[in-house]
Parts: sequence; C-alpha cells; structure tokens
Amino acid sequence: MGTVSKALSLLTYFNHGRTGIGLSDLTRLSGMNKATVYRMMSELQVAGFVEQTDGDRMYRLGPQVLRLAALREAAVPILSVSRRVLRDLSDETGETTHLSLLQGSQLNSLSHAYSPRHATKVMMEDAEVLTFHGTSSGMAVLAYADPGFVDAALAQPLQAHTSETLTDPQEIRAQLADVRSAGMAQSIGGFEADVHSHAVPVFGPDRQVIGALAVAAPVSRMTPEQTHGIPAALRRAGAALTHRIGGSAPADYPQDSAA
Amino acid sequence: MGTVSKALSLLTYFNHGRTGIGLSDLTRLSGMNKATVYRMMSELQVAGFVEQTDGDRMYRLGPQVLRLAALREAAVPILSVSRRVLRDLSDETGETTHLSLLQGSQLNSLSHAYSPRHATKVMMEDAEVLTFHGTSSGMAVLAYADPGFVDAALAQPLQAHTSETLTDPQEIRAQLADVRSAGMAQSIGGFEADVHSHAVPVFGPDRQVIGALAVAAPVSRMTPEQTHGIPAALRRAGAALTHRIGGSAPADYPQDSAA
DNA sequence: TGCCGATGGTTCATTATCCGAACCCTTGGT
DNA sequence: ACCAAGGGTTCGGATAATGAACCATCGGCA
Repeated sequence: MGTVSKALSLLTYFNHGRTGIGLSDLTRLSGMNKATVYRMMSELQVAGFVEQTDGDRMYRLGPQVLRLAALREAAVPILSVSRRVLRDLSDETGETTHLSLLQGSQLNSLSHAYSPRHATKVMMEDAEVLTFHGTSSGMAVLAYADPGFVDAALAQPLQAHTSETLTDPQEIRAQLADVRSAGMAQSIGGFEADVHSHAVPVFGPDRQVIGALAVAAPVSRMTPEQTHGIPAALRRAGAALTHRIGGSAPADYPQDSAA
Repeated sequence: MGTVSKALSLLTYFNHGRTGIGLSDLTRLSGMNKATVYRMMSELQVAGFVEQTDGDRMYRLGPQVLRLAALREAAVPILSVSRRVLRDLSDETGETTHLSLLQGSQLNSLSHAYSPRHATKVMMEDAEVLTFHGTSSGMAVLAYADPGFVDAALAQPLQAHTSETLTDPQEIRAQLADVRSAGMAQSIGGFEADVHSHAVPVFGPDRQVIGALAVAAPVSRMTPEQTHGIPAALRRAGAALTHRIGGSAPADYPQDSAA
C-alpha cells in the first residue's frame, strides 16, 4: 500500500461516535507507528483535511472536506437530487426514508428524510456505516454487486445486530437470490428490533449498483395496506433516482412493467 | 513537501469551473511527472476521493468526500468554530463582536464575545432577530444574497429603530451597492443610537452568504485609529471564519490583496 | 489507407522519501 | 517524588516514490 493510501486510511477512523481522535488512539487504531501517524496527520493538517483542537490535541476533520463536498455536488448532484426523491417518498409513505452509497468497499448512509405524519418514526443518522448482511440496503446492494465483491463482504466476520440477523453466508446467499428475483430487499428486525425496512438498489451510468434507497418503518405500522404500498412507492422512487442521476438498471433487473 | 501533500494538492485544481480534469491536464497544472500524477490519482481513486468517468477518462471528486463532510458538520457545529474567531477579534479590536446566521428567511444573532479592555461596551444578546435594513450585519448579508431574497426582505414593512435608520427601499438598494464594492457594511446609530458597527458577510461552501460577522463599538470610541483598524481586523476575521467552516467567497467579493 | 499528435497508461533502475525504535518533554494523578 | 500516558522529535536503514522512456489507443486528416 502506498503512503497516500495509508494517510487517507487514517480518515476512515472518524465516525459519529469518534469525531475527535488523539495521536495515541489513532496509532492504536491503525496499527501504524506513532511517528508515521504523526507525520501523516501533520500533512493532512496542512492540507486542511484535519485540524487539531486547541485544548486537548485531538484531531478532527477539517474545513477542506466541506469545500470538496460542495464541488462534488456541483459535479455530480446525487445528494441534492436525492433530497427531493427522499422527501417525496417520505411524504407518500409516511415513513422515514434514506439513501446510502457505496464508498469503496463500505456502504454509508448519506441522506435521509422524515415524515411528519406519525409521532413515532425511525431515526437516522448520516455518514454511518451500514453492514451488508444486516440491513435491507446492504442486501439490495450485494444482490447486484460483483461476485468478487460479495465474496469479500461475506468473508469478513458477520456480526449479529439482533437475534433476527442472518450471519450464515449460505443463508445470506440464498436470500440474495430472492432479492434479485424481487428487485427489492426486505429486513424485519434485522438491524434494529421493531424496524421493518425495504430497500431497492440504485444504479450508476455503467449499470453498476452504487447504493440503495430504503424505507424504514416501525414493525407495528406495517399494515397489509402499507406492506403493499411501500414496495410500490419505493420501486417507483428508486427508478426515478437512478434515472435522474443518469444511471440505468442492468438488463436483468425486474423492471416496473408500468413504467 | 511530502508525498501525501503532493497528492492532496492535486485536489486543489478542482473548482466550480473545472469539475473534471484529465490526466494530461492535471500533469500540466501541477507540474509533476505524469507517472507520479497517475499513481497518486489511482490511490486517491481507491480511497474514493476521486473517480473516473467511463467515457472520457476525466477525474472528478469522489463520493468519499461527502461522508467526510457530513462528519465534519456533525463534529464542528459552526458555532464552536466561530467562538474562537469572535474571541480573537474582540481581543484585537477591544470591542464587542458577534456572529449572526441566516436561518430560513431571518437573521439571528447566535454568538458573541466581549472585550475586557473598556468599562463601557455594547451589550449583545444571542438568538435575537436582526433586521436586514437596520443593522450592518443585515446589510452585509443582503448585499450578497439572491436578488429574490432581497426583494422579499425589502417588501416587508421596514421599521425605523432610530432616526438614522434607512427605511426607503431605494436608498437601501443604493447602499447595498456601496457595501458590495467595499465588501463591508457599516451602520452609525442605525440600530441603536450611539453604536457604530461594521459587518462582513460569511460564506458557505457553495459560495452563498450564510451570515455575518460584526464589530460593534460606542460611537464615542471611534477614533481615526479605530476607524482604520477595525475594518482591517474584521476583514481578516471574516475571511478566516469563512475559510474555517469550509466556505469560499464568491468571485466578485473584494479580496484582501495582502492575503 | 497511413500518418500525425494527443491522450491514458506502464516499466524499471535510481534515489529521494518514508519508516520506526528509541528518545525527550509535559501533564495529571497519587 | 514518582509514575504512566500523551504529544512530539530524531536519525540511520529500508522502502516506496520518482521520471525518462515506452506502449497502446484514439480521432482527425489528407
């Protein structure tokens, strides 16, 4: 691995639970030498990718990432496009919706929308890592990912979020086949108990899956009517999002015949 | 310069006018060897910081920056960043400073700092609504807001806080032109008699104005020295704040020539 | 058709750069 | 006064970055 990759990998240790990391912690987390980490963080700091707080000397992400994100949006307005789609889908279903995108080998939640219809709702946080095996979004992505990618994802230790989480690679592969034939993944209590979520894949211009669009509802609210209406609305929204970002579904994706 | 810095410097060539750059262009822009640029971009690509389009092989910023930006937002609410800027500016000028941010269609004061240098000082309260026409902060924001936003703001009844407050939309628009050419707004007794305040706009990552940074001093203390020193310090502080929150000024904003 | 220039991508010997064990300095707890 | 832990620094040896030259492909263009 090159020096640049190592330096950038340091940034992956930041998340919602760890917005600031000290030099020693970062050394332990990365397994690299302290001097190495220090030099890399110094370079990242000069570039504005991280900054150090004044009191404790914790590192945190710097302002430069905001600039880059704004430029990325200017070039590929996935987030701004998705916001409308998410809003409409939340309005239509009355439930929480969210978009997650593949970033390298991990799936990150990046945008969400709530519906004001009900007092109780599923809460979401942006920039969180989603597991492939334990979420409907993850399964929707895996179902349309390269075989090699699936192998790599399932080769890692599969943690059970709840008692409902599937962790046996064989069972997961069997379910992926179901997802492919339905064009949609579904998870009842697989990530958090009491949450029933549906997800459809989102495709890029090269017909590769780039992420997933999902609806998450409390199990208690999944009436027969919702059980029918949510998948229908989600399918439409997914197709719309894929289309609006210039993507197209692969030939074997079950197309909405009414489209 | 280290390898990491060089690699990251490649990202600086992306801007609103150049959202996609080819390998040869990037080589010319950076002055580095083509093989070097290629290797670095490959590493950045694996990390998700850039991606290559399928047709032409232009590089553009990748989805990973979105994740980092979301985390930065979560980690650094703009207020905590502004507190240091306000403190430094108060120390430097010896006067009261405050930050106001656009929230929807109204401007709210959100943070302030006092200087211990003088016994008399302008007092501030956080979370107060500032009028656009009657405060230097409001004028600084309006001067860089969308035309439609300005129209809406001036269409409302314009109350006079003091006898000095401008309330004629025509006169206000004329003054906004002055603010634009100076890059700074100024109000002598416009909100409260006896208060002379200066304000500069603060910009977000999308070059939109998001608020204003201001210095408020008693009229009696505005010596010729202060009349020169406060605007200079304020300009610097405004640029620093805009930068530290990842923002950038629009092209037509009068830049500090000594920067 | 073959030539031309421009582009993206690759190779490999040289050497600049990075690495890491060990060290220093400061802080906070006891 | 001591200790442990954190941030930061040093310097010779190991490694990874470098760049001139090369290949492959593409799109004009006579």
